[in-house]
Amino acid sequence: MSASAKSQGPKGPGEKGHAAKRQVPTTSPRDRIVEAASDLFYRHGIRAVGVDAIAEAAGTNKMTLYRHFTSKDELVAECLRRHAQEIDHYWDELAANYAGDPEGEIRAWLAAVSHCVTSEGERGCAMANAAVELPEKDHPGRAVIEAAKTGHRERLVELFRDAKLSEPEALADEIFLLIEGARINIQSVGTDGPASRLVRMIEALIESRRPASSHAA
Amino acid sequence: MSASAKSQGPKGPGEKGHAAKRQVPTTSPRDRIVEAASDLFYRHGIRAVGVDAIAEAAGTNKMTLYRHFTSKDELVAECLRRHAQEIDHYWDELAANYAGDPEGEIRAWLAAVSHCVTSEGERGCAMANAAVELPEKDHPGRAVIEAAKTGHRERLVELFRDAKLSEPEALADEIFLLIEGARINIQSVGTDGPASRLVRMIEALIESRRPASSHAA
DNA sequence: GAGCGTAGTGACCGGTCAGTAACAAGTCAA
DNA sequence: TTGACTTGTTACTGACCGGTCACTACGCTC
Repeated sequence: MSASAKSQGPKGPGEKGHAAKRQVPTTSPRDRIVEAASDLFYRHGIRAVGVDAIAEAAGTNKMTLYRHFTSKDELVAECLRRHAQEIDHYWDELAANYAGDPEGEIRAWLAAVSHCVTSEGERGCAMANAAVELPEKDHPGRAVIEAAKTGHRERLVELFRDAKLSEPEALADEIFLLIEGARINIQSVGTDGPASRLVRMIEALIESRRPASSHAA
Repeated sequence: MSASAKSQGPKGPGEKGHAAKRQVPTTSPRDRIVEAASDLFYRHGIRAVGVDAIAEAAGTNKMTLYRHFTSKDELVAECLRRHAQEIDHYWDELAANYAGDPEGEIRAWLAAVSHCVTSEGERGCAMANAAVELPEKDHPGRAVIEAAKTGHRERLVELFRDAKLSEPEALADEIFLLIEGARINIQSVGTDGPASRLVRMIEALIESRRPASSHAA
C-alpha cells in the first residue's frame, strides 16, 4: 500500500532524546502499548499499523507487547474495550454533572457532539471504523463494538426520556443515525459537508419532540 | 491478522475445472480483475486483500494485473471509479424511468435504499468503507470517494426539488446523513438495529416537507 | 507464415508481517 | 543478599506483501 505507519514519532512518551538512557516512564508498558496502539490505529487504520510500530511508539519492544497480549487481534480488542470504558465514563460524568437538569445535560452533550464532527484530526468513530476494518465475525473486538453501539443508543434514549421528550426511542434512533452518518461522512468530504449541519438538525429534532406545555429556556 | 482473503473461490469466472485447459473467458482480463478486486475489497476490506488473491480470483495472474495497473493503489482507485460510474448509471436510469413522476421516482429510490440496509451480505457503502481504510490524503482513490459522496448528495437535492418538497437542500443533507449512518451502523450491530427504521424515518421527513396543498397518492 | 500484441507461467526481489526463543538486566520485596 | 518477577535486546522463523523478471504460448492481421 502507499503509506504505512512505520517509525513515526520519536520514542515513547516521557522521553526526550538519548541523553538519559531511558528515564523511568510514569506508566506501565501495558498502558503505554494500549495508548500508542489506539492512537496509531485511529490515525492510520488497524490493518495499516504493524506491531513493531506500536512497540516503538510505546517506547518498548515487541517482546513485551506479546507478553501482555496473546496476539495483535487481542490488543485491538483491548484498545476497543478501553475506549468503550472511556465513553462509559464520559456518560456517567455527564449524568452526574447535570443531575436533575436534563436540558443542561443535552446542551453539554451537544457541545461534545459538535466537537466530534468539527475538530482537527477527527477521523470519525473508532468503533465504527474498526467495524469496517474487521469484518470477521469471530474477531474478539466485534463484541465490544456491538456492545458500545447498543450502549450509545440506550444512553440517548435515557437522555431524551429524562428530558421528557416524546417518543424518546424513535428520536434516539434518528439522532443516533445522524451522528453515525456525520462521523463517517467527514472522512469522505471533510467537515464542511452535510455534517456541518448536524448540530442544527439535532436541535430541530429535539425541539419538535418537546412537550407542548414547555418552551426552550 | 486473524483472517486474510487468500485463495477463496476456485478459479475465475467461466471455468469449470481442468478438463479444457482454459476456454476463452467472455470478458477481458482487465474487467475480470476489477470485478474480482471490487468484490474481495468489499467483503474483506481493501488492506486485507493481496494482489495474488485478486489475480487468482480473476482467473489470471499477477503479471497481467500489473500490465493493466501500475500499482495496487491504482487498481483500488479504478474499482472505486467504476463503482461510481455504476451509481451514476443507476441515477440516470431512475430519472429516465420516472420522468415527470417524482413521487414514483422517490418510491423506487426508497426501495433501493431499503435494500442497502436489509440485504444479506451488505457491508455498507463501499465508498465510505474505503474512506475509512485509506486515510492518506494523496491516495488516488480519495478524489473519487469525495466526488461520489458530493454527487450523491446533489442527486438527492435534485430529487427532492423535482418533487417540490420544501427546503430540498436541508432535507437532502438530513436524509443523506441518515443513510450514511444506517449503512455504517449495520456493520456494527447488524440490520435489526436503528437502521431498521431508516425507511420510515425518511418517509416521515419527506411527508413533513410536502407542500401544504398536496397529499400523498 | 512472419510479425506483433496480449496473456500466462513461475521464479524471484527486498521488505514487512505476526509471532517466538534465549538471555541479559533491572526492580523490588523478603 | 537472595530470589522472583518484569522488562529490554537481539536475532530469528516462516509466511506474505507489492512488484518485477525472463520466457513462453496464443490469436490476430498483413
